[in-house]
Amino acid sequence: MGRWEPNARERLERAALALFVERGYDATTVAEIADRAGLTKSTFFRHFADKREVMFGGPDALAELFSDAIRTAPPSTAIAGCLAAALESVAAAFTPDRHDLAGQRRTLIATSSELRERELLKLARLGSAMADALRARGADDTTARLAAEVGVLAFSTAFARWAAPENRQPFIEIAHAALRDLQAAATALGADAEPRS
Amino acid sequence: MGRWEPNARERLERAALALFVERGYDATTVAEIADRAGLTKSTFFRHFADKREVMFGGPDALAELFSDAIRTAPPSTAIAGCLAAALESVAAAFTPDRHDLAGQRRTLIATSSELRERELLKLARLGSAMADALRARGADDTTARLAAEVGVLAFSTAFARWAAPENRQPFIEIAHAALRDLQAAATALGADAEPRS
DNA sequence: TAAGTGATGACACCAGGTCTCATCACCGGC
DNA sequence: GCCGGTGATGAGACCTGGTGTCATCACTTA
Repeated sequence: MGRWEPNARERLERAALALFVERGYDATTVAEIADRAGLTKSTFFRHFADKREVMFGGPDALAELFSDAIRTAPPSTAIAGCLAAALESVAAAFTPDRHDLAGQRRTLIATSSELRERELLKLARLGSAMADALRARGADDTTARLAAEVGVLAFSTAFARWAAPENRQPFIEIAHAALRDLQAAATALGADAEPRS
Repeated sequence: MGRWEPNARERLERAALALFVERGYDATTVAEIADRAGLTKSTFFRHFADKREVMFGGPDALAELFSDAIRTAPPSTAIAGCLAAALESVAAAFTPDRHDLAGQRRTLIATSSELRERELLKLARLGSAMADALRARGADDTTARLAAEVGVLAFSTAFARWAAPENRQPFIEIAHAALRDLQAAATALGADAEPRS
């Protein structure tokens, strides 16, 4: 892995994930990651804004996929249908061959509050993008925000279940089930009477 | 403000807020904050785990208030009623005299993605605490998570509206209205038919 | 062969954050 | 009134994340 080999970014991502799994996120130095990739600290920060970002290279595109799916859904589609369409649009990214990788990534994020923070920021951006897309379809503010939150919740729980080691079900099915459950829960919560006590 | 004056923590919080407002979060150094408070960098980090945390001293107690309120609600109370009780339990913290301070804090957080990340982490912990409390009351997992998310959403939008400069309404009213709107939106979302297209 | 371009390395630098040790005020016992 | 203990602080070394600058190298095109 010499200095001028291609795929510097990928090499850095792989080296980072490996080292994080070996020694933990905090105990791993950016210089060490760069070393293992045959590069230097300077180059690392040319490819990633900060140390956390090396774990979130892909999912940045998710927000676009989500909002595009919502925007291009047929006008007659109800809001829940938009959410389903959004989930379907990203399902292609979760193929069985990426399953193990996703699992490692998930357990790592769970161990570091620094990584957890970054994940929450990404999910919040995802939610904002969805809410914007829903408002663009004419949904009122409150509905758009709630629906976006439900969409994010459906996505993250579906992803967690899909990435679990023992899981063999395809992402799309898990996601639909999660969304369906949430919709039912929303009905129950909405129908909930005001406290009478 | 000599070395042995009391209230070091408060002095640091005040100095930090003032400097952040003057120069912005990024342009302010921890050493400068400590200087203005008549203390040193060492002491700052003895009171706050990191630079962000100086902005989140109070709200850490919110999670406890929320889950306590949910746990101690009468058993007959419906889930929406639990959320309302939780919001009521923290309303005492948002008195008119803290209004301006909260506004400054809010605009600051909006300007720094570092602070936004931390806020999201706090809100996520709040949501987890609420979900735990709801599960302890017998709610199933999906319902608990959704309801907690709705509770967090109600709280954060209510807080944003309450902290707006032109607002004069008490927090509790705004919070109830936000929760009511969200409940209505949940009904609509739940009733949403499956996509037929 | 020579100039230009883009990615990289080397290095200096700053700020956040940790750690250790000395110092000072205060408190209680004698 | 002196003395030792305790707790908060100051001082400063140190590491790492992150930024900026400049030189270097490979590859391309004329």
